[in-house]
Amino acid sequence: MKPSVVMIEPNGHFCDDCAVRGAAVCSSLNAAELREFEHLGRRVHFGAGDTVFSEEDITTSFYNVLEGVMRLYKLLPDGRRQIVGFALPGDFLGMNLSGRHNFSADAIGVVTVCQFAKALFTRFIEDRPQLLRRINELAIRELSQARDHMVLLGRRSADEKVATFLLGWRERQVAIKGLSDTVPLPMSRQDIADYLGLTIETVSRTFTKLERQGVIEIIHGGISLLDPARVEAMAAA
Amino acid sequence: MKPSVVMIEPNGHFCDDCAVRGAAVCSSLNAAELREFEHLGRRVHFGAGDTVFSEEDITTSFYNVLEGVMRLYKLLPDGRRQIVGFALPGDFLGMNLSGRHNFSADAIGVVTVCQFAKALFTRFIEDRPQLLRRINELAIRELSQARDHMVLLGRRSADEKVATFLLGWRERQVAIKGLSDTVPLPMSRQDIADYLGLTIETVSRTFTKLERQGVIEIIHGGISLLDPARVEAMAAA
DNA sequence: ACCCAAATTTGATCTGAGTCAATCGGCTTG
DNA sequence: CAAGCCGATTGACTCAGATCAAATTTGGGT
Repeated sequence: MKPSVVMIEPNGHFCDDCAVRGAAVCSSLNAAELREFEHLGRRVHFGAGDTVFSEEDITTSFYNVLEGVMRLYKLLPDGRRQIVGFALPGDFLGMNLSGRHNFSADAIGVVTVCQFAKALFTRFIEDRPQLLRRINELAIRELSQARDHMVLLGRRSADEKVATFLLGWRERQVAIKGLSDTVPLPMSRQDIADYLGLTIETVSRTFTKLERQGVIEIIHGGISLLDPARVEAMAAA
Repeated sequence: MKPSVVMIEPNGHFCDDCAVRGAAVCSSLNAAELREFEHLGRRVHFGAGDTVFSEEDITTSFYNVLEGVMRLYKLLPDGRRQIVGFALPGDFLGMNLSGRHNFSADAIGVVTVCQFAKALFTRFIEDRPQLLRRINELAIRELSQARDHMVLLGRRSADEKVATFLLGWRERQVAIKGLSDTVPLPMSRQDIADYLGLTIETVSRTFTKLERQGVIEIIHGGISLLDPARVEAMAAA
């Protein structure tokens, strides 16, 4: 694990030009609060493959993803990996009860986060129930996604998993780029496999099978959905 | 699906003798608040197999489990089922963003819940950040459990799944009955299979295998851990 | 453009868990 | 107390996806 190459921007009034201001945790704050809030966080950049935090680390910061994609994962002692989710701009990371992150987070490609010192952030929340309510909403949304993913992991076939993944990923891109049949896949095949509870070979084979069936086209850095309806049919099963 | 056989107790001051008062969502309230709070909820009883709420139902109530065990699950269109968790006394159910429950909940055996009308409860929370904070804690705890379960579903073998389940279930009983090597299993083999992403046959075979190895003993209504250390070794793997 | 390392794809084979099909056992019911 | 039922167990066989092993492609650096 190489050390994180980190760049920290000078602190300042940067919420104004923040891409996720409307979607993120910050959307619950009014102008005055936001002014106070922006002094708590600082933008931090990570390079491809950098680890932002690790499973066993004591939580000292919370993170608001501003840009890029992160993989969130847990490892078994023998090295098996399960990716429990991908974090996109607007996602808020670091909440836990144990005082430790209970999963690890790597940057996939370049990532920018807004990093908050845990203590300061916790104090700031204390008399801002709106912010707490917003955080709670995000947690509940994640919980719902987690349950959906359990169904996928426990009860779906490889074909269904891959089809569901493509549609789900496309859906998440909507917020960022609008609906498109071209689905960019910044993560590796291994990441996809570890997210779906499959091997890299099965993911690869499934992609090629779908391509031969004319349902998708494997393009540089992603997948093009030639027949979205058929992908949906495969996912529903 | 048979109609729920429901008994509603007369409303009144019953928080005093509530078994979960210390553990549940209510633990965040002071005496005065609790007095007010108890008028919001009513105890409701369910019989074995009754459905408390269904996945597609519009959420009109929140539930605090007081007694018994519930299975929480999602169904695929073709009938495949994934149990996403079991609810025990102290668990709080019903939070969601969509306005619908996104999983179904059945009573396993007799269950008592404290049922709250959503609107009243939501209003009550509004100026009680303590309660909101408590609910948020429960959500975060569940999220952590959900991620652990994803690892189990996606990356563990049948043996590991069963061993992990037995230890996890034993652990949850601790809060109720203290640590014991006798693990009561109120749910059916099918429930266990649907929780672990296995078939009933595989669960059954794994139990018998463990019993033949002298690691567990299959007893009426549960399992006795003859060699807990070995079960732990199997679960860690 | 060329080289190397890493990622991906493809092929051949294996196996853990699923499927299909009897029993078995314990509980309820008449 | 026998019959019937339902959940659980057991056995035989199958198969989806894993594993092992090469190619092949891609991409970054010079």
